[in-house]
Amino acid sequence: MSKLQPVRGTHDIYGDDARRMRHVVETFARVASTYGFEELATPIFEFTEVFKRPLGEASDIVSKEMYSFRDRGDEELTLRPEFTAGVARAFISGGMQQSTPCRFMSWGPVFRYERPQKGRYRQFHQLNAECLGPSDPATDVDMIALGYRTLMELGVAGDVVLNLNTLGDPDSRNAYRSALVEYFSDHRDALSEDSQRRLLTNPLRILDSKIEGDQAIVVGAPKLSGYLNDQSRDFFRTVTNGLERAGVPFVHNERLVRGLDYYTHTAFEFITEILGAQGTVIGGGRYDGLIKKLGGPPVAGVGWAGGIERLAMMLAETPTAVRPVFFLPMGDAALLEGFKICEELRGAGITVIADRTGNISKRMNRANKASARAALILGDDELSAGTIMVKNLDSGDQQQISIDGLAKHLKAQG
RNA sequence: GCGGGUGUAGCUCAGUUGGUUAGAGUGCCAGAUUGUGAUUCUGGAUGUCGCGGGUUCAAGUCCCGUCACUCGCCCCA
Repeated sequence: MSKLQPVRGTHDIYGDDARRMRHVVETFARVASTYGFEELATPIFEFTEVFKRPLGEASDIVSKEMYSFRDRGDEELTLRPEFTAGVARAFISGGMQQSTPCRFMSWGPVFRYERPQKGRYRQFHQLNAECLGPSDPATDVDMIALGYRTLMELGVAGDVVLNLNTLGDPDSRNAYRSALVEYFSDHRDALSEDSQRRLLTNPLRILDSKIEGDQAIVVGAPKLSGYLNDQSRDFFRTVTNGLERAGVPFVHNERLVRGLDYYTHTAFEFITEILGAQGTVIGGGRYDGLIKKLGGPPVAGVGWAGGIERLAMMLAETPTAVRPVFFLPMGDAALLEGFKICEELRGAGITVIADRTGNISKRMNRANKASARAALILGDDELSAGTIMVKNLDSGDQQQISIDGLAKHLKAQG
């Protein structure tokens, strides 16, 4: 490392990027509030066990992708690779089963040790929504609608397709899994090396293989929908009917699966074509087995996470920063009086930047570069008259305004 | 972890079959203009050519290694 540079896969976020990401978070927080969600901020690290237990010791995620470390107290800790486990842990820690349903919204950094790509970083940021308690399919509809509305408010819904599937209840899921393993085992020699390995580790993922030879075999594979029991079928029908009634368009994608077995019923991803290989901008589903697996009560849950960087990249426009007013004092008396004037303006909600150095030409130049909407020039003449020169930087017009009425004047101008 | 592409000024990039002091645009700084911005004019500064090694009389240019970025694979919570 010959230069000071950020750790691989991490970024300093500022300027346009920061504004775009902030817009994504603020939009989500506003939309989720209208569904009754409240913020839950969990720590960005937990005991490693919190993430390890639901995922399984041997999974790639645990062995390869977690940022784990031992602290000075000899505790095994891990930077969160996702929100759900931490939220579930908080639910258990706080004894919240007394107050279900719990609707939680969260956002912030998450960490995965992966090779960076477009839209995939080692430290990145997610939006997260979880609803804990309800096991009825109507909740799934609400959660998906929340995702869709967030995308609409961001103006990106038109570039995203909701892929929806059901994994069924545990019985249906296990029956399908067995059938799938049986089918693929019969075609084992024709499968790619990767998929032969998946047959042992995660057979459902073979459905998703990008290799042509695999796809030819997948076409003839048993369909999950053929293995759903009546209860699972009804559950899914209620979800799809509800989405249609709510006006949320979707496609039924039978190849959309989840590897881990605490997932049940609904699985969904909002996918875009415009971000390259990392096309999922929101992904989630129902995880009725998770909280119990973590050591808590048997409480159902459904949730999703959205990639803030990916959503920010999709925005058509960068939100503009607030246009400040520039305050330019000329001379010591004006500089001193300016402290009072600026504070009063800020108290009135006006963004004020005081530029006190250099000649006025230079300061006007800086005001212009900062996209200031007005320049306030205060010199000895104005001080003695109790006024201030207000120059509108869009029109170029300027006029003397009484200092007493300054805040009102600036607010009227917008 | 695996494979492809790319690293030259703050930014975007040029740089000939290896050749002497590495350029342009833009941005930045100063002046024309010490109470008035965007245009204009004049002047100015800025590079370990990603880093390390090798070949050569000579390397930004060729070779090897390494780091970073980027696109994809794997995996995906």
